[in-house]
Amino acid sequence: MPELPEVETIARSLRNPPVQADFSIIGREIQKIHVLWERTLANLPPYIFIKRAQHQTVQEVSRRGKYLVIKLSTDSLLIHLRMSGDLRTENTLDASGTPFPIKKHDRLVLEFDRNIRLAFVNPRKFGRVWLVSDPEEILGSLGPEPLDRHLNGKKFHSMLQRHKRQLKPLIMDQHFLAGMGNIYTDEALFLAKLHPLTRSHTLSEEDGGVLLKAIQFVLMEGIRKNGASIDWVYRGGDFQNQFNVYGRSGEACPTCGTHIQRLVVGQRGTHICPNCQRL
DNA sequence: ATAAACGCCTGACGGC
DNA sequence: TGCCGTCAGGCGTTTA
Repeated sequence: MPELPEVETIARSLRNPPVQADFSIIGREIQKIHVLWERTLANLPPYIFIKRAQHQTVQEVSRRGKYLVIKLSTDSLLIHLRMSGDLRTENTLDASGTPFPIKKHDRLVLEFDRNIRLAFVNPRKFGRVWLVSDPEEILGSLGPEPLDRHLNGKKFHSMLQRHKRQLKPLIMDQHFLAGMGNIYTDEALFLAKLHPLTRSHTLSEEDGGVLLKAIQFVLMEGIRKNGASIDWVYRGGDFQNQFNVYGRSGEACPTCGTHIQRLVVGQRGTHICPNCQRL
């Protein structure tokens, strides 16, 4: 489920959980770790991961690109949800002291003090978790944050000028720009009236600025709506109701009424209005 | 340098 | 009901 707005929503909910449940993991100590799918751990064998993470305390939770960053006492936990990942916070034990059962798609479970548990849910097993002393060894090669105030139209245009690539795969390249995925890219290109196969270096400075604004707009709207909820991986977001083109092939373009078209770009399903977005 | 093909996984859905 | 193909919010590696 995760693009930037969904990961941001998760990061915020971890920082600010519903008060009545007292599910905050901030300041909590990791006491026990269950590794249900070994390959979830991207950089360490389970016994090292467990030994190193155990007894560390959560300092803060943030996001970089599509990574969730959980700063611990000495190390950092980096979580990437990939296609189907999610997190679930719950109590470890019920009122009678019986552990709540681990669920079918739980791949990694961290148990904290005060009866709090964080489960990494990941049906398709693509998601990964890193435990590193320096997050930059993983995050260092990411492109800029699209919502960074310092990123402006002029800079974005010069970034585009440095490549001669198809616009959509370039925007989704995390080394170019961090956080864009399939949905928000289709939506941003629609708002900018740009065809996904446009060569990046052919954009005018004006179009570069328009594209950045469109990217920032869809991301901010996505965050405002708590992300998008589609498929069986539900997150409680609302942005799926704002889609202009994604998943709407055959329907009328909201701008001009032309039938929305589905094509494949960079091996990904892509949705455009063939009238508004010309090559 | 750029892009396509493929692998990694499970599940939902539609057609027959 | 079951079987089959297709599709899915991602990304790394290999090949052309």
